[in-house]
Amino acid sequence: MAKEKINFEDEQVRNNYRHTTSHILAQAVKHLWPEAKLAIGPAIENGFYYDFDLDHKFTDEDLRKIEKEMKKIIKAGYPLKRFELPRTEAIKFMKDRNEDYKVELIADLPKDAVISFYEQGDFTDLCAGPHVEKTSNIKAVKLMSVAGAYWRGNEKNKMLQRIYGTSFPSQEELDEYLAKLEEAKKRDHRLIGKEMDLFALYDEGPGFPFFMPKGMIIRNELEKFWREEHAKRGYSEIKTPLILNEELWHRSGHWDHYKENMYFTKIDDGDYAIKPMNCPGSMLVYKRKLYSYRDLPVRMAEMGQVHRHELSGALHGLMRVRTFTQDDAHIFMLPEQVKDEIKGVIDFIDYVYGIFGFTYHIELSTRPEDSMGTDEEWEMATAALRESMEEKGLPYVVNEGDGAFYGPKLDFHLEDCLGRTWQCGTIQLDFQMPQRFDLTYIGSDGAKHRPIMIHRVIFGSIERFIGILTEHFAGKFPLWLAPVQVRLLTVTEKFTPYAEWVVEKLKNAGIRAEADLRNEKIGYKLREARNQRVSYMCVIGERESEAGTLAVRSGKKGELGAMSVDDFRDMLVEEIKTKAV
RNA sequence: GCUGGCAUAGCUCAGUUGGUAGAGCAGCUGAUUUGUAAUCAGCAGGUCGGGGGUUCAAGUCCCUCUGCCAGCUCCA
Repeated sequence: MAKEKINFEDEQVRNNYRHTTSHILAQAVKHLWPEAKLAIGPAIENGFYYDFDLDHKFTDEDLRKIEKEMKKIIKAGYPLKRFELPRTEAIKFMKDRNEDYKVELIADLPKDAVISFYEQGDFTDLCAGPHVEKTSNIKAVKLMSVAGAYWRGNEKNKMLQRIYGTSFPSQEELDEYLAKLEEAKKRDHRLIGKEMDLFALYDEGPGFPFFMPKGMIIRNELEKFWREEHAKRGYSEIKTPLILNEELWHRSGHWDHYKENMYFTKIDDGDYAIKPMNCPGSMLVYKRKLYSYRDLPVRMAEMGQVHRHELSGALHGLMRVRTFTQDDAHIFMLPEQVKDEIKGVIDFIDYVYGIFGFTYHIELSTRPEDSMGTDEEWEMATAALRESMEEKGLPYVVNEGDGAFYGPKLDFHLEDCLGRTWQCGTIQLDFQMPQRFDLTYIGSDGAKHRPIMIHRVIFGSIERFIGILTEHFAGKFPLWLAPVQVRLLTVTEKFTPYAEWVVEKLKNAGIRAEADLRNEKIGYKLREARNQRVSYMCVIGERESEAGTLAVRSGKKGELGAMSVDDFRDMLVEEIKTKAV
């Protein structure tokens, strides 16, 4: 029989393959712990999982044991046989096996659903399929981890044990995948952030990051870039307070829809809240003045620090924190300006992400259950976002019910080195705030009209964006962001005067340069500079000081040889100016 | 918040069946003046995350709180 090579690039093929592996996992667990109850076991992004209800807690050794059992099942080469049962028989089938979760699943299937099962050896699972032909088609398996997961993803339900695993058509491909995970671990921004001394989290403030001097350099450079680009695009910048009275949050709707995530405080006898979002502040700024239709659109940007009470278990380095700075903006406009403004923001976001070489995808999130406003308003707002995307010919996926409580949104998701996606940019269309705050402008007819508003961010959160940049570049930031752009390394103390002269010259050109003048060997200084991801390391010894040159080494490109100080300076100035990646 | 795991020097980690702590790096001091990933020596550094308990005796066992890690839920 001729072996058919499977096309693992095909998502459907890959999912079937891993879905079958998840059945093998379930079978193995049932062999070892017959009392385990099965929940669900789908294929996912990079593998598969299966949820079990079992009193025994799986350990890492158990995973190895289960893997062994899986290999036996694979070796046995059981064919996967499909059969169907009518609903009552299907329920009886699973009831007889004490599979309560399966019974619940069957009971919830739509009336006209075909109820199918797959059988492999002594194991049968409720499953729509399809699957590979026989268990021996699975070539390389690895169980990754065990974690808790709620039945049906609802935190009110029982927590089950979820075993994550992955499988590949060959051991080589599996090893390659595992190596990639190892590499990704090395890029973890929490690790690099510590090594480079960019930021720190203390027990005294869980989820409240501290920025160290080197992290502040990156942050300030990003903000500088952000301000320049906003000025070019007709935004003005404001700053609104962190604490505002409670009444404001009732007016904005946050009290009714966001209270759980807010922090509160008291001043004298008054009740105040710490802002979780910047919009109410912007509303007050808009209201301060009477606008003509000729003034619109009004684009108000704000680097706004917000505080949100996130669940302790959700905190993660800079990616998920309890205080962060949104590069926010609120755009107030006429109805006929909506689509152009949305398109303008889409172009702006695309430009900014392009600077860093990021790939991203866009999601359209529609009305959530907990929301305010009429169906018509939501309909109009959603259509405006959708049409803007379609007119630009951009692809997007729809995220039903995931919008903000005040309006639908377009979310921009960046991909990091682990293949995880992070929501960064967002464009939210809001008919609600302008109503609640009674915002108006005077139209050409001399009457008051209601402006429409967009909330939008590009970085999303400066903190998260820095986290993503750190992993994206593995700490080797583009020169314009690098905390230390140049370090001069002297071979002996004899060359200190020359090094100091060069540092001055580079500093005068706006380059972040420093000199390591310590009485250490060159290998030691170099090693330290590399570990700190210094962009350019220049060795200065007899040859260089005599010729007035530098022996240049780039952290990214390696050895560049001898260069004159002026050439080196000009090269760096150009690299900084163009924001080369 | 939930499930599971973890918490020892600034950092990375050792610490056997309970007998009151150890290494490397970093730091400081001295020697060395050195050419592309760690020069040598000495010194100093910890009420073993906090609190409570068991015990003659707790870094080791139990309870509890806090924080961290993985995942769930949630989200910029």
